[in-house]
Amino acid sequence: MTDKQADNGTDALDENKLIAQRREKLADIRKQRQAFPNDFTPAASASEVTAEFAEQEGEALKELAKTTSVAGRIIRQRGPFVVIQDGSGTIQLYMNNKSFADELAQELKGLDLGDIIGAEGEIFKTQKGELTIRVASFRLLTKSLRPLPDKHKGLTDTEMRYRQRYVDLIVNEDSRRVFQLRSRIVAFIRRYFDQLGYMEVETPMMQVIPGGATARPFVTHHNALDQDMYLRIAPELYLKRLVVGGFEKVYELNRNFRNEGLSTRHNPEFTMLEFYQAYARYQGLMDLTEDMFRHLANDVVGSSTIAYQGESIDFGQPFTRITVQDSIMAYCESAKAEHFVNQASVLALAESLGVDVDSNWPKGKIVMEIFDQRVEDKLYQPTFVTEYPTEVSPLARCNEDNPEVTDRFELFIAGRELANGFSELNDPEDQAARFRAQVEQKEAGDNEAMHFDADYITALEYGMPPAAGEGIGIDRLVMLFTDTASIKDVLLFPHMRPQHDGE
RNA sequence: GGGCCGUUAGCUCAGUCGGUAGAGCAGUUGGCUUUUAACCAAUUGGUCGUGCGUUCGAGUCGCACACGGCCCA
Repeated sequence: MTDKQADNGTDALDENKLIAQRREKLADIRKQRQAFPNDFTPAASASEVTAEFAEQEGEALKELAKTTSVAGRIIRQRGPFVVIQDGSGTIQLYMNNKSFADELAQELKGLDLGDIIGAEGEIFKTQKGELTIRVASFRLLTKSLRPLPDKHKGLTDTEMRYRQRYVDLIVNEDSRRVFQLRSRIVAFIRRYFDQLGYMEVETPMMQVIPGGATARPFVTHHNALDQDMYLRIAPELYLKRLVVGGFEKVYELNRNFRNEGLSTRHNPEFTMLEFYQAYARYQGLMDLTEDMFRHLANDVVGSSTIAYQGESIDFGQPFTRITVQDSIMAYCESAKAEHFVNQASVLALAESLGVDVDSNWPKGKIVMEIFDQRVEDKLYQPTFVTEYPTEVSPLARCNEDNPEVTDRFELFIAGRELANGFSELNDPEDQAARFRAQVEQKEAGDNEAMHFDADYITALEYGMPPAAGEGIGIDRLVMLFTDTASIKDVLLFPHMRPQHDGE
């Protein structure tokens, strides 16, 4: 909060004339009565009134002479017609000051766009056939001190839409639609996993050893313990401790934090679903994921085909399944199987493709760099990519036929990674060795490499049943189903740099 | 981190060659009162993102900075 904003109310000279005028109106109201009454309860919502009476003929409504009451924010005014908006939609009111007693007529005159009122009256249809409430009486419930944005164009400034989301939500229906859809998507996912017998759990967001992913964490400090703690980068290691503990199907749908740059696809805090199932393998999770996306599309969009940024994405067809190596060969003509035999041959391939890599990197890391730069953004239709190099998958189980790769997959849609899952590594000695390799990388300067989590190894030593687990990025998933281009469009309050006051 | 674009009234936007800052909406006053971006008349409103510079003179030109958007890493 800037000093300028904090001073509001004490230094009216600082404000513009429009706000000052409204403040004066509020001051007058305060002299007469409780300015912020909370004892008005509407009998119906806008959508309830519409649903019940919109189909009725004007004559029939006249005979019914049905009276109701509603409450909402004034968003438009055309002569005696006032449109209010509540949580369900809008409804038109007819408020003719010539039909009011002097007191109400004065009150009506003082109303501004943005004010929240409660009104009561008879339901009728205008000559143009619009369902309307002929207001017999009304009360100002909340005075709005700040003018709303342009009534035609709304609030279009992207920065202001993100910074003052409340204004965006008042005036932009599209924005409301996105967040309503987001809520439905999250509810669907919880329902989907609940029905499959999964248990929703909550594991620590503040961790002493941040694990479960390769990313830089945020650091915070616990005063009483005088100890640094980290905001979690993933819940993975705690969820698998629960599988050790005997909860065989668990999921967590909540926030993670990664200390990296901001972009149209990255926000420092983001929402992820992670789920783990004992006695499952990664192939089963691919089937589950495919089924969930298909049902999600049908439930949320009403079709197995959705439109995203001008392209069509089809969840009705079986998803393509391809290995990392095959996908590189499919999208890079010059790539042949013999390029994948050792580090030197892969390095040569990367250089021939113009992919920028470090010649000291291990084979698997180079392979993934080629994939990231030459394949990922071309995977538009839903595609599972499998057989990820072991070096870049320190928590995944090795493939039994080829230990260089793991039993892991990622799902790509619209050129973006949406999900990441694998058969879990439940061999405590292998896991300890993988952690040690990560620690070496960390000591060599890779600040995204993992810590050694001794307690997690202890848990595995008690025995984790064979299991498979997966993470799905919920923000990206919501972007897909709401056809939005930036992660900020699906976050109610995306992170923004503070504004300076220029003082 | 780099490149490009943007920042002018509460909102949405114009602003020519460097020469007194404009419109629509909103607001205010009055009229009208079954309208549909309601209408009619009158009218208020500006630290041109911030700072420095060039110039007789800067919204406009230059430099730096801030914030945002898009693209790239």
